[in-house]
Amino acid sequence: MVRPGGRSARVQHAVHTAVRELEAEVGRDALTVPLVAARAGVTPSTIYRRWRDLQQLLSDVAVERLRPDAAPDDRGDLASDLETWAEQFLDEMASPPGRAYIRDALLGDPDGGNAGQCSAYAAEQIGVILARAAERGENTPGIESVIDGVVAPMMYRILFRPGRLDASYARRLVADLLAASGRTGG
Amino acid sequence: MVRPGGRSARVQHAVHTAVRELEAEVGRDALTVPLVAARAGVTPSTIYRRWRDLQQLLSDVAVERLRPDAAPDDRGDLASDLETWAEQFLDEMASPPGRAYIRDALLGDPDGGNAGQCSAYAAEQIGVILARAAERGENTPGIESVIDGVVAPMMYRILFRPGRLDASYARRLVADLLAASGRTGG
DNA sequence: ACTCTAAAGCAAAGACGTAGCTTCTAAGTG
DNA sequence: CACTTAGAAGCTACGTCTTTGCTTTAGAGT
Repeated sequence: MVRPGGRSARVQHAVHTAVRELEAEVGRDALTVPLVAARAGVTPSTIYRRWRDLQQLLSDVAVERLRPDAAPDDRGDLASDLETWAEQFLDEMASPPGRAYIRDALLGDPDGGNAGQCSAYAAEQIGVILARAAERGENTPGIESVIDGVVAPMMYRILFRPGRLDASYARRLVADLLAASGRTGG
Repeated sequence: MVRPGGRSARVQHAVHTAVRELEAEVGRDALTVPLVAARAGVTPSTIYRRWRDLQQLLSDVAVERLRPDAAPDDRGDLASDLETWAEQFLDEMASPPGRAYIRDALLGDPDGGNAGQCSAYAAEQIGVILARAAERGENTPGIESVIDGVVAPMMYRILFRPGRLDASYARRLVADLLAASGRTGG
């Protein structure tokens, strides 16, 4: 049973904090479970029991870092909002640390939902943008269309084709998507 | 210096074979470097030196397994060819073993090119399909469009949203892509 | 306040990863 | 065809990490 507010929560917080601190201090590759445990003031076996191994722990921490910290910018119209968001998203995710977090998130238990959480964060942000546009009376595509047409291609390049990315790619994807949904009335 | 045909090649082959055999026998999670080394008849230090760690080795083996073993089916027209290929691709990649191989391939050295190799395999197959269509005089989209419009969305779902996939998704993506490229003369 | 149980601490044994040095083997050379 | 040479594999010892059984703690429910 998870006991929020109790010792478990304190330990989890201490461990996550230790990971973030040590990641910055000694670098990701030098992280080990015993090192994190020492910094967090817990015994290694506690970490092994709760997270199974270092990968799971890093995956959990990575998901936290990929959580958006604010609602997307509101620039007054759908095209600008989506473009701005996509550019920022690409910029963050394609950076070396961003890519490291994505990889870590994917590495966790495949059915543990960490990767799904990342996708949910993006979908949520897009949902906000689309809802605002709909309130303004704009013709909006569905969330799924935006994921398929903008998020997925960017992620694919980040993961499988590093070095083939720049901000104009994000703009082009958004433009193509809006052109298509404009025609079909998506 | 790599010496093809020499001892190095024999060792590499023995190690890869050992990984595949043991993967089937004891399961992926029970694989360890010493175990693989014993089966391959080499010492663990050989593996550590050549592959650095188990992840790199698994990544190499995974890429081999993701290599297409034949040219894509020729059904006589672009739409059918793409649809058939996309369905097969999704089917293979979304299966539990397929997903495991993709994850392993992504896990290798980020700049080592294993992930890029996977993408190149897909691009090559698509290139064959498009070239055949062009020879027939059909109006074809570019390879990049197919990757962005079909491969990327499928991969995104496989990695980030397991459980939201079926063959109709592949068909829909292909249909949408061809409709769009038909309009623009892709 | 008391009970009960999930979670953390502890400690020891075993497995894994690393590194220096030695040996082997095949490619290049005369 | 023998010889040289350098890259790769073998060997070994050491240190670190991981696992596991048992004990202790602390907080949730009554």
